[in-house]
Amino acid sequence: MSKTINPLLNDLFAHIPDTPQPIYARLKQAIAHKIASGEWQANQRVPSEAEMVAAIGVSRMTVNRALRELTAEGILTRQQGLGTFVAPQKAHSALFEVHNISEEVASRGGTYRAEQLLLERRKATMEEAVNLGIRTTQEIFCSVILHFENDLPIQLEERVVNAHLAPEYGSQDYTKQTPYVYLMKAAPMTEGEHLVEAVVPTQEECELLKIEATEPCLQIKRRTWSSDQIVTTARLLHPGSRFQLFGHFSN
Amino acid sequence: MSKTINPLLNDLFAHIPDTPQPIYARLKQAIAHKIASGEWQANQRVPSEAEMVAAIGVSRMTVNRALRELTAEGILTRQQGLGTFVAPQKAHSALFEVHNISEEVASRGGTYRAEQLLLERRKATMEEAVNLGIRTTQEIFCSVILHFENDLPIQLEERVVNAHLAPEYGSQDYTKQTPYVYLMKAAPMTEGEHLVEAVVPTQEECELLKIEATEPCLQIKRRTWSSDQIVTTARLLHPGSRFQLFGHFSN
DNA sequence: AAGTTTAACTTGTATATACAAATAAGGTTT
DNA sequence: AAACCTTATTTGTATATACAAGTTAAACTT
Repeated sequence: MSKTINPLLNDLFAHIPDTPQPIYARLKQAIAHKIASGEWQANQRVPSEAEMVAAIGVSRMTVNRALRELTAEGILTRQQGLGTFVAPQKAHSALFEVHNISEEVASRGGTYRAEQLLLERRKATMEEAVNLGIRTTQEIFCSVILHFENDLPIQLEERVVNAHLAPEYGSQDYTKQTPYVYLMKAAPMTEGEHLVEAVVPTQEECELLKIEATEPCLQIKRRTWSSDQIVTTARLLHPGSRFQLFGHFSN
Repeated sequence: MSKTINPLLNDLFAHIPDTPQPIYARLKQAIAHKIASGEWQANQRVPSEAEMVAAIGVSRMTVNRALRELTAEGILTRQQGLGTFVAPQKAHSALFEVHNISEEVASRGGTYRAEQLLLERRKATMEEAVNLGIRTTQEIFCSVILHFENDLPIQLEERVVNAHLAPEYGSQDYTKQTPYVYLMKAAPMTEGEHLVEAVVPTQEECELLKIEATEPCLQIKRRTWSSDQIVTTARLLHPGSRFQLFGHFSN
């Protein structure tokens, strides 16, 4: 009188090595393998928790944990009352670590130094106010810093900071500590946006960065939020010959 | 005779709105708030599950779920026998979605088309063999495709493919379907690397991309793995004036 | 025929319990 | 003093149970 098990669950653990590990972890592997091998297609419905319980002989909470974690990882999608489905193929996204430039230089074993070209406090222009999401009556800090690796300019940093959110920004010494470090303390950033472009630098920028007028630059524009308020916008200009962004993705 | 509760847990839910949601979710919010507000510092030990159970009056499994999920999210770290700790500040990393170029154009509402400039099968050169991690005796496919958005060149794609892993690569029509789509079917990529640079295009590339010789390009070099074998290397060249990479990060 | 109710099935959450495994601290023995 | 054992604490896993809530389809009523 045994109920027939769902044929989708045949040989569920066939290709999963029998290493000592929790049941739920093995179940996750087994399901991930079914999907990676194409046996379970995208958007297809997978067996219900109850069916897995019957087929595998574990408790429902264990099955639930495996399915819940796979859902958090984007492998599956679930809908109450309906069932569990193989998630459609994820868009590949690369992770670009956005380092503090001084640490990045140090990690390459280079010597780092910075020159502060400008640091002022004033009312925001219309454009700055729009970018920061504030009024033109509010005050901002404005800084321009040139960063060096082994005495060669590696980054020209123009930054506009909401003075209300980072009131001590103007009294820091940015030849000792990068703005990034101070801002992380003053208003820890919770969100941000990046825009990466290849641009032609102006003549002034070429002179500052000590590059030929023909050399392109990698420009990164950044806006960072701290609890729903824009703290700072930055424009980072890197000589194309001395800088590259590295990214890695998996899954 | 009530045991005194851990003072770290005072006013745990003080700033958490009383919206209808599961207990474990509210607990996660409360803990995340303690950390974000600086009340619980990095690397500091947080109250044990048992202490939270006593202070909040929920079951240990519920506390465990909240702490386990926060650990999976990188907010906490846990060690069996020792306790739970506030994770040190994460490095900020931006997520750059790497789309299929045809979909990207379509999502902007543009019209897409492609021209196939080259498609051949031959033995790998030394450089190609090194990049793909194969021997020079093995065969590769080599393709050059020019992608258009609204009849303007938007990407020049040079690709080298491991012929052993994607044997049908040579018999596809890449004016109908991008290599990305075929490769995803033939050998689903599990990992990859990106290298983003601002470069000066060659004269030939300028002519193909229909840009001035002074215009820089955004170059993306990509290597993608499928189960520990390199499937393909690609060099994607975008006119600087017509392309930008967008990224977002949070936490 | 159309609308309503019911039943069956699904996932979601919460609890109580049990034991395993890692860690640290204290005490005991050698 | 060093090695060993014990104990308490902590997290990790697994189970059984219960009820809530969303979905679908069949059964029923009007």
